[in-house]
Amino acid sequence: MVRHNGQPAYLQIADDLRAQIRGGSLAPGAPLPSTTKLAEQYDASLSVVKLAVGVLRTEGLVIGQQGKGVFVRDAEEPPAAADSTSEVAELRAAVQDLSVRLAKVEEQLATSTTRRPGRSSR
Amino acid sequence: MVRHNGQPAYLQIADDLRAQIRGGSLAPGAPLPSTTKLAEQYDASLSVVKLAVGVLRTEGLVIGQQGKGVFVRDAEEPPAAADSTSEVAELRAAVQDLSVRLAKVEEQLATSTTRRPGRSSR
DNA sequence: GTGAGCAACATAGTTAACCTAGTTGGCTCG
DNA sequence: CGAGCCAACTAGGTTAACTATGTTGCTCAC
Repeated sequence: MVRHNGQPAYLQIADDLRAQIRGGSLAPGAPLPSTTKLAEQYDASLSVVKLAVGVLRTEGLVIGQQGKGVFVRDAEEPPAAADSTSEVAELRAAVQDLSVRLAKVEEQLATSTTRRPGRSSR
Repeated sequence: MVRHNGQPAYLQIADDLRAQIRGGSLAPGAPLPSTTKLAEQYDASLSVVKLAVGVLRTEGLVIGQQGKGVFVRDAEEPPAAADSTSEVAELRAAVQDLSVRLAKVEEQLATSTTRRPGRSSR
């Protein structure tokens, strides 16, 4: 990996992939090249590619599915707010809502561990 | 590293450290134990500790300073609203937490939801 | 006493290897 | 023809080793 700036390789790769996602070159739902391919493509070791993908994964930009691939996440919507006070209120409401929804999902996920979640009849 | 849940070790450590930061056990500006210490403390290899710290680093919760240590980031970034800085910081923390949890759930969900009607090429 | 040099320790980055686990498609055998 | 096994490919996790680089404190010579 050629370092055209001072950044480490895995951040450069993460940056490039992020740019491709933002730029639409990698559409939501589309799979990234496999780690092997990316390693060849960027002329880097597998480790740095895995590190780069890990960064994007913790950022929530992509979702890795074991055995299948890494896919660009569908609903990645950065909310654009401007005002301060209203921003706080809005964020608080959003957080509250997300908390409730998340808790619900987590509960369902926890309770469905025993059965096969092939299709949650609904 | 004892896995008390299905999570990988480096995420458990990251989680624990995150909780300590949130809980005030690790105050802003305070240094984390060195990676060696953490490795002993959690009975894990250096690699997983570095991975865990890396996660917190990409999350922006801590700032690593080469040669010195890893420090809990000061919550003095948001100069947007002077009246509700603490609120903003709190919200930001909550959002960060939610993001991580959501990503986790989504990954699990995506793994068991490969029920996309449309893969006829098989 | 002061400064240079050095040793110890710290994070950071990189690589390589090995293992686990899930998915998929082809192939074989009944 | 169908069921089931299997091989190949996928991501993910873990470990270990090495290098680079920065900080700090100590020692020692002057």
